Amino acid sequence: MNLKYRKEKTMSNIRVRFAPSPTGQIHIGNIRTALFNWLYAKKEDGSFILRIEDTDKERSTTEFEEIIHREMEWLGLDWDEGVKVGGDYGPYRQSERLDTYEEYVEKLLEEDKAYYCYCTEDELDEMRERAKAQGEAPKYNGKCRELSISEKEELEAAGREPVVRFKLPEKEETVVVKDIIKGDVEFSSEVLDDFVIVKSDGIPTYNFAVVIDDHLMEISHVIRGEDHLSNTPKQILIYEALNWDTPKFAHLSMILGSDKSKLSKRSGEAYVYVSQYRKRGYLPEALINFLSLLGWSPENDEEIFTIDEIVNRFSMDRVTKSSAVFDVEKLNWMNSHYIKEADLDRIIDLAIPYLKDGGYVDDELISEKREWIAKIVDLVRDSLDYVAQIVDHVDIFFGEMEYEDKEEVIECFQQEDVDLVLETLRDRLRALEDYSPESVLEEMRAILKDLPVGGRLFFHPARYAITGKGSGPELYHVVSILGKEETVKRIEQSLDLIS
RNA sequence: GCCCCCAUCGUCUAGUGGCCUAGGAUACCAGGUUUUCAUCCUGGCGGCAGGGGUUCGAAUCCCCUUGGGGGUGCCA
Repeated sequence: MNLKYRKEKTMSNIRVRFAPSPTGQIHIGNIRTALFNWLYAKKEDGSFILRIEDTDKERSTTEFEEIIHREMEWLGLDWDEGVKVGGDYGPYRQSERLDTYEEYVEKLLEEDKAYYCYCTEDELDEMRERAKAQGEAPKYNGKCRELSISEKEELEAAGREPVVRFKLPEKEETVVVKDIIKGDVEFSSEVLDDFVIVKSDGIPTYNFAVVIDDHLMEISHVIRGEDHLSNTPKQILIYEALNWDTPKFAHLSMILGSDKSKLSKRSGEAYVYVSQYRKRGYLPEALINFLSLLGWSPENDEEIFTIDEIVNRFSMDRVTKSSAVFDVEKLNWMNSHYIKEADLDRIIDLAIPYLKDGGYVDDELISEKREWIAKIVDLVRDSLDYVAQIVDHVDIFFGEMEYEDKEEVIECFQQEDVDLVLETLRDRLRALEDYSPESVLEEMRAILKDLPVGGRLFFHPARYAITGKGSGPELYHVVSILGKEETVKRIEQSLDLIS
């Protein structure tokens, strides 16, 4: 007998889901919703489910679904159930659940809670236009509500493919969304109309499928963007029509672009897709940390957290009601912090593709001089907002030295005693054996002491002479990395400018 | 148009009637870390949208106005 004892996760009955539609690149707003769902599930020992809402046949693609998986995995947002990993409540792709939806559509049809509508798009447009012209709400007028059998047959014979509409309650009723974040939000059924629940191609609409799935998957908390709040009463009406209890709702405020509109390609942000941040060399933990603070705050003033710390501190009642502008400047600060803290090898691996693209290194150099490259990366990582920026900081280590501004360099060199400074520097560095950073620093300080100049007339010319630039990383580190031969060669090259 | 949500420094936020002459972070500015850029440290600038109430007392509660956002699809 082989009894295996394995540690069972003690799951609560909290079940949340992230339900993106694969109709485009996953962006910051979506992933923030995913994150908050994930955080809540982790905090409450619940289950996090990934469901793909691909009922828009026109725009959904498997490529976009792959991108969703990829970016979530990159960020470490793993899911307990859903596409790819399976689970007891599958399938987790709506396009594979059509039979299930049909069952409930039939039920509503039979109970006269839904009906076929044969109106064409043109008729609908006209209807809306007319309503608007008369200053009325552009609602469906219920034209097909009471079609006779013969009328239906006639329309079908004419080739009309019907949609199914949900029949609103006859008498006005107040639908209350009990929202964890927003509080009780009331809607009058008057402002709704008989909305479509099944499209003419036989595929259910979002508002219908989401109800069926959330119920059947036993979702306990629907945590989603505020853009869904106005649609929630429709969904609640469906829950009621089916005699189901509603899950708890939590509508997260929007993330806005710098122009204060919903974050999108058009809202003024250079980058709105998760992949763009990954590709520029943002660290997942930085993005997670930053996003977690968009709409949520811990009880104290801390801001830098590991993911576990965020989970421990996370709580729904510390989620804000108001929307938040995505401030890439603060993300940069946070990301640069994580770049400094990260394991060097990790940053090197991230940096290599950019260094290759920039033409600085190739596979041969990487395998032969990884240690040398490591020193460079370690030295310049402090000045990076994101790893892609590294190419702007490493040119001083590769190839021929180039003067950023030759005139300025010459002007600097022509100051009194600078020729002496450079000559002395060249001679002493040529004589120096130990090129470790410590040794170089010690020697440079010694040289400065022996010369009749102050620091400003020493380090600045020296930097120009060795790197061709007026600013850069700590000079003694640069010299150490460059090595004796290259350093001396460069100083001589610079000396030629004033001889 | 109609419905809904929101409203504290430029930005992210703390704040749930007195502890607030409003705290932190970022950004920005200045000084320091005896060279520059960056890092780091210290300091500074900067805000309760407006108007009415309620109350002994309001950033906090209520109303109105204004502003912003979202929804109003056979998109999700």
